[in-house]
Amino acid sequence: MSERPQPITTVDVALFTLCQTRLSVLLARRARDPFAGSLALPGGFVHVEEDNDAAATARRVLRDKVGLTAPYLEQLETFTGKFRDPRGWSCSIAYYAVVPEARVATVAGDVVLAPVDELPALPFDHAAIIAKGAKRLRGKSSYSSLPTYLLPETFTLNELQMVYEQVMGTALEKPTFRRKIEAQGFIAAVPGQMRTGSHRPAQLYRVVAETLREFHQAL
Amino acid sequence: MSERPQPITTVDVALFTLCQTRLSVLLARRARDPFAGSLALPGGFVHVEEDNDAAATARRVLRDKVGLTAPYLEQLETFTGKFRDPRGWSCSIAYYAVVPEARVATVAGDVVLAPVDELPALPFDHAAIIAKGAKRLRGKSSYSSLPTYLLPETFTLNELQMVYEQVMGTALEKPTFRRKIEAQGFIAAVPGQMRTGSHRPAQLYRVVAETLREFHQAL
DNA sequence: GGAATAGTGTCTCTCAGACACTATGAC
DNA sequence: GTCATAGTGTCTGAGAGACACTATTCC
Repeated sequence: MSERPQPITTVDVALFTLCQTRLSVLLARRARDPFAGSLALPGGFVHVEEDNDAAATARRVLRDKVGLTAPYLEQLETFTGKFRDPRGWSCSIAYYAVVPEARVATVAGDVVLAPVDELPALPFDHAAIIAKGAKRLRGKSSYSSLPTYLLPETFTLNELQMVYEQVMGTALEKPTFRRKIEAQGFIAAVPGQMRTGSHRPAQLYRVVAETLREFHQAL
Repeated sequence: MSERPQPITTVDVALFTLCQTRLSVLLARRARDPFAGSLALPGGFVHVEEDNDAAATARRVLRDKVGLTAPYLEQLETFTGKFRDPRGWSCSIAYYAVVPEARVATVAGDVVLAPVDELPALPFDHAAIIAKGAKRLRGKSSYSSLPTYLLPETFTLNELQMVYEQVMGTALEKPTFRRKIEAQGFIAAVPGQMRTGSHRPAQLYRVVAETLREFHQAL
């Protein structure tokens, strides 16, 4: 093997959730230099003994630094460059995660949820990573069941529609939305279940597809 | 900076072209161990002094090992793991390129074009990289102008349709195809130009969009 | 009954799919 | 004229968008 100097390799995770119906990303305060004390995406070095691959590193980072496991985790893109890190030529394998709000509420530690279109100044190219993650999430939402990962176990059709609208940033017609969701067939009514309210209760649904479902046609 | 052992970082490039109307990928014979003498995707280490980012590494690999520049080059995914490389925990930032057949014909050196669904045995996880690249190319083709990068400067509408059909693997209706392509507006007729044949000559077209055009609706 | 949210019926207009047609060249 | 490929006109059926309607609960 060559003795060529190697880049620094890290894994960063952009964790998305809906915080009061706004698409938000989790930021954690950095414990170490560079940029110790700043808010940034949670991340860390690969532990070559412990982690079988970079996805394992991402899961470990989420577990150790934020204390949660994400129901959806996908590699986003790898951000590289000579100047993106003051320590030298670096390579950040970025992942993005999608979790329901309730699960983030249990998180301890020095973290904040920042709306993706109202971010504070961030170190490295973390703003670009978040922008790319939000773009991927928005794009993929229009033709997949990805937004269901933002919802709890059971939900109403109106809640589902609201999540799609929030993520995609467009209003949807209720009858059209229901027709298309029904045609996809990835959710099923929880029989007899209703939710209380001061008005007519809504049928509850849950996701039946075991994995992300991609649609043939956009919503 | 921590003294933690770092992964090996390389860049691999899957270069796609149409070889006699079949979607094919370029393989080069490896000069060095591991797997010296085997056919594999062209790749190499990041040169931290020379390359500003991983895309620059990919362009340098194509230039130095295959002798061409690709009109379309995009990061595909990063393949990582403890066991994918006999040298240890490694990280391959994979790119894919799309080039017209004519440009590959000029390539010197020990390279072959292998149809993507008839690959020889390949070292590392290069078969997985190619499969992922072909999947991305096929998926993206259905809603973008990506297949035009497989064509020369000017082409007929029938050639364009054939390329879409080859890449996507489905037959398309001629009037529907022409209507949709026209609606996208990313190609324009080259005025007066025709191509010879023993029958009615066809209008020649060229791409007018400066970059990849994504469609709102699939073809 | 009234208010508020849940859920459905239906009309229209667009457009993809399908097929048949016309156009233009070589011979 | 024939043959072969280039390119167009048009019908139909499916479905998205739009809007209005009915349904069910609490008060």
